[in-house]
Amino acid sequence: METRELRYFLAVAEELHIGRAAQRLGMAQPPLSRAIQRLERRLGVTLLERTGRGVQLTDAGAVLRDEGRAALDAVHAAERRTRRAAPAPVTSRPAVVLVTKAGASSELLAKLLEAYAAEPDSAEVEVLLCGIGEQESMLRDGQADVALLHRPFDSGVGFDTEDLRSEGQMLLLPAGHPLSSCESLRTADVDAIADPPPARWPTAVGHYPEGPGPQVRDLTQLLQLVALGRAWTMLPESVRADLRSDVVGVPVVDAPTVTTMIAWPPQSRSRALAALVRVATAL
Amino acid sequence: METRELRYFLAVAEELHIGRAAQRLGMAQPPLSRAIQRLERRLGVTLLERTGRGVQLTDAGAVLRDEGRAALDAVHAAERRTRRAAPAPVTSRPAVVLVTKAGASSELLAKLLEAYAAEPDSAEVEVLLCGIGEQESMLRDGQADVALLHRPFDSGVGFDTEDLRSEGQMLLLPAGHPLSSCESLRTADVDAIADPPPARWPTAVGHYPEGPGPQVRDLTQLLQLVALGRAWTMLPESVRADLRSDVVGVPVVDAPTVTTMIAWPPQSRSRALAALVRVATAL
DNA sequence: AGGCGTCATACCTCTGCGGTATCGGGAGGG
DNA sequence: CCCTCCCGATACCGCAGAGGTATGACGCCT
Repeated sequence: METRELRYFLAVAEELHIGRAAQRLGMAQPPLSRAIQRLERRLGVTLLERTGRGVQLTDAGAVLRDEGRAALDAVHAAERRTRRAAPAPVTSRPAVVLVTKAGASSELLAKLLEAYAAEPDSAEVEVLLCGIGEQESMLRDGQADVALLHRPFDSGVGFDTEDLRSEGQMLLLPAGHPLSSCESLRTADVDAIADPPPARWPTAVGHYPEGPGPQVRDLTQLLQLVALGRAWTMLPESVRADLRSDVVGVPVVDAPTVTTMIAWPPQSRSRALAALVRVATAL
Repeated sequence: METRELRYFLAVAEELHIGRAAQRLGMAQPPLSRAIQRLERRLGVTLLERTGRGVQLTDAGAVLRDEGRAALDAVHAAERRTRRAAPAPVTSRPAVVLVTKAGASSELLAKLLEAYAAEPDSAEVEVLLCGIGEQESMLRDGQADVALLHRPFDSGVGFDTEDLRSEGQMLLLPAGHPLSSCESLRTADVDAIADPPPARWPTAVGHYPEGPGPQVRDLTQLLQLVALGRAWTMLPESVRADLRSDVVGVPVVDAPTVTTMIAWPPQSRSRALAALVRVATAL
């Protein structure tokens, strides 16, 4: 199975429509139809059910969508990391790319970078800030070499991880909300909030959970919506440092603990990465 | 990057000789030379240093060897698991392939299979027995869906795992060896053994550690060598059930505990696999 | 019944992959 | 010091296969 075939199939599996998938791939529809047929013939497996309106995945097709996505990410990762390993033209090149949610763990991140830079043979670290829930896919497809994740929001499944620190959560409300004057709250109080709805953010697979409340994909959006009185949310206590004056945080004493962890792909062997992890765990 | 290019490069990276790699790939040498050059040009990275005698890997080449191996395994896994997900011609088809070291955890394995078969909607489980240290690669490249691993011999890194049980280790000696009459031993006693040397088995990356002592790759070889007085070894206590009469086991009270765990690729979502894991943890 | 939307088929072109023959350069032996 | 061997690179050729256009087949909705 060639990566081209995999790319084609994944486009079809996502669009569930051969014509649109072809458009997305920048090619005509007939060659794509044939490519999928060839793939099915070679695998000896029917991947699609052709209906009058687009196509549906068979069970085998769903397996190939999931496994194939992981495989294609692995190929992209190999490609990106190989390119990055090329000897650079003298000037500093990032030896490690670290990704984390924009706005999360900013104090921890600053300490980590500072401590690592103080190491005798430290390399350049490029910091990539992404939206909520995007770190794991960036790690998988090689856009990054190491990530800061936050359990239970991110799973860390499929990577090597080390826990760095744990913290409680606090409820973020617009200034002036009835609960904003409390010293602390319990989850029962939070569940009882009627008026602004909770904000929703994407899960690891990229979908938004069902429910009322606005969809957000980064901290800025989130804080602005809270400030506008359109949403509430719960976040780790360390965001306190980044709060705007029109947003109030109240500790929720019995909310699940959030653990910040450092994660990297298991086959990674680079010296720079190992040193970064060692510094992180020693913080 | 196409999987063909990756396959070609990996052959060269392993042989460090383009002619031999071409032979192994069943093709002529010139097209392989060109394919590697094309790959280097497309990546914009030098992968090989051409010397008079064969080739050497550059740093970037070594990265591509490691990352590419993982990526190619992932593609093979996608292919195999998709084939296996095909609707079968009526008769029972294995829905799950389980791999474990031949001879290890045989009692646990029997209980697991029995308990799973008793489940209401259990599927066919094919059991694959492999040599020492081969389970993880079979899981990675899709020859198996789930494995029984033994920490600390196997790492389980890169997979989801659940611990099943822990046990101590015992020293295996030929009947008649001076230590064979002891009730129990300590690791210091084991380290002091002069005469037969310890057997060596492959590590996760497929190489044998340095040292004296015969190399083995399965339990039968191992027990036969012990019986012949050519080697000693330490194994989990559950092998006691499989010992031949000419091999004696003596518990080593302070040896590291061995944990049997069940492991599966993180993106697996099959119902049958989930049920198998649930049964295993409930044992 | 007719039109539309969607995937499959027919047929053509051309890229690019693999094969054979040969060149070039470095290492080792006489 | 030169000759020879070994190994990778280059030149050139033929063909499989990937993609494009035009068109067919089929189900669905009006």
